[in-house]
Amino acid sequence: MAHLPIVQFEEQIIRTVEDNSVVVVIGETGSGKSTQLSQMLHRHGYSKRGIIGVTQPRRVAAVSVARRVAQELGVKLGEEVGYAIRFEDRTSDLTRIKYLTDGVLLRESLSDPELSHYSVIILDEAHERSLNTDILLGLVKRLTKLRASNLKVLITSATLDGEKVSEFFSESPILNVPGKLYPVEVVYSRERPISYTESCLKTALDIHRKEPEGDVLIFMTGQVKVFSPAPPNCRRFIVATNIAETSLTVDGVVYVVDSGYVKQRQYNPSTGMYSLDVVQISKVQANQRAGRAGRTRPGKCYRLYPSLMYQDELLDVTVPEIQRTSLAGTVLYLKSLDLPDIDILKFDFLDPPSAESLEDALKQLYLIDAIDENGAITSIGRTMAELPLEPSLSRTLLEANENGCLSQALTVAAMLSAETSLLPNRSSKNNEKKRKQEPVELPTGSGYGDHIQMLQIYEQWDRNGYDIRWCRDTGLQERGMVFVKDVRKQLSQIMQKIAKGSTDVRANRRYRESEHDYRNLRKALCVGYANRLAERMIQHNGYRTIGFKPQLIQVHPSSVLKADDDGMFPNYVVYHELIATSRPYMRNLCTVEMRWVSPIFKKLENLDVSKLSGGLHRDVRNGEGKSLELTKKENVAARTPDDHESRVLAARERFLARKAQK
DNA sequence: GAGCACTGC
Repeated sequence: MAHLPIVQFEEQIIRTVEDNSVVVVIGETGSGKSTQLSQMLHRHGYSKRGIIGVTQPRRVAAVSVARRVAQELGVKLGEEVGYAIRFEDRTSDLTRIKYLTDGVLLRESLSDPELSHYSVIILDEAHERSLNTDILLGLVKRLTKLRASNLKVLITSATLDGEKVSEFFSESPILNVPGKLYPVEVVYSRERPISYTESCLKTALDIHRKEPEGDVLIFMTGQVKVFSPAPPNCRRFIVATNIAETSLTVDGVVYVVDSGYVKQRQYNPSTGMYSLDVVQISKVQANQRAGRAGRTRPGKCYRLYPSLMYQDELLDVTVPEIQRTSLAGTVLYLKSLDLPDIDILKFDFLDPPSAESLEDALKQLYLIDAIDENGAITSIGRTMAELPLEPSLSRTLLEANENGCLSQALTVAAMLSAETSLLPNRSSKNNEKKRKQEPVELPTGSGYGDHIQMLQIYEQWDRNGYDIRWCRDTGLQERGMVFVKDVRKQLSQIMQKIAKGSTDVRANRRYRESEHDYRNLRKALCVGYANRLAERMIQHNGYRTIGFKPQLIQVHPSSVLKADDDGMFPNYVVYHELIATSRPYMRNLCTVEMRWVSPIFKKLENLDVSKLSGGLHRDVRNGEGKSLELTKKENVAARTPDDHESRVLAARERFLARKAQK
């Protein structure tokens, strides 16, 4: 502890915190900021009138840092020092220092909007700009005014964006704390490489031939096929994605090879489509990567791009997640806080998302009844916000509860919440060769699509007593399935607490209908996914999204949904997401019936985005309502041809086209 | 008939 650089700044830090409600701390890797700031404030009495809360973007970090601080203070974890992450709250009445994920703090603020339990809030790793951190930055800024007398806020960030954060908090002071990294020599390429894989391999081999011992960490954008040069003196080569920038620390790394690129998922609010793009990293990321070479001794970082590119082309800071993701959940959350002085389109973000993105979110929320036509949150929306799910799934749960199929919907929602793909990739020939015995057959959704398949899979696991061996035999991801079980349990508990009427949440509850057509569940999904509906084209198996700007899309080949005997897909489906890879696809879909869809068309006709924002009157007063006016007109134009009769006609045509094919 | 970086409630 004493050897940490931050310790010698204790007095200065405390003095600055005394005099200011917000302090920005620039601390490089190894400065000890995550473990020491909370202890310093604790020593100086800041934990007497409230808890010192420290947020982390990742769960493992929250746990491991809490553990270390408890150890340093010589207390039992969960008493004076504790942590709270999803599924696990290790705090008690004694807790004075609390580490938590920023997601958990956001949840807490739902029931305690002023976060009154806390005397200090430290937002750690703010430079990573996770969605939750960004929302917290806005909320906390508001709190510093509301609770000016009894709340201290510390934001820790990286060198390159400290100024910006300070400006956001009305020029709050910036403290610099040096890190404890060894010097890292940065070597640039003379030119841009033609092939990054080749250039990586060449650089790695060069290091191996010319440099003294030490492991090599190589940052690429994805899986690399073959990369194991037989090492005579045993040097490790670790090929990693950006996971090694933050989540994963590899000891013994002395050399870093940085491709300069990262694969990033982005959301396009005008099409509702996600894409995975290989993009240039930011300077913050480049420095983070380089820093991985200097953890144990002086190291070297080989950047596979020219220094001019670093200076001129790389953005200073990573594009914040809030500008790359669908904001339906975020907007619903903010609406549910009922902040009187807040118009969603004007919420004080460090980097505001585009008006288009916020409007997209409002439209989505309107279609699933979370907000009314004036943009006010509904009682349904309020209940939805309690659930740690994306709004479509929250809405599905509430509807399913009305339909008497909550148990099934809980399972589907939990399955869809699982991080990575749970299902084995059966089609690949490699897998078949590797597997010794034939895998147990999985259910296929009875022709209703992927949601139903997920339900059937989980039910089968349930019938097998949640045996982990069953997952192994079927090729399902074991850890993923356990996660699903945890999520399902959490959702069940929340539903029992908040939902009206009877809620039967037992996973093994058998419905007679489940043997047949899953009608009630699919109906509930249709209501929840009213904003993700697609209609098949008349002559072929392509689909068109129904909404504001129709997109032409295909069923993703991984879908369990198969064409019928006539070679055709169903007329209407709801989808979980749109993803543009080699083509625009919809992934994870469920068949629905036309008569369930009709109310959605009606809602689309009544929609007026300018009213939804709930802030137009104010905008007019301030003379700033331009972007809203534009989108309003464009939406009206896009939806006029979608009346009920023409849909019935189209459905009939599809039927006839199908007959003709026979 | 494709192919998926990484978090989190």
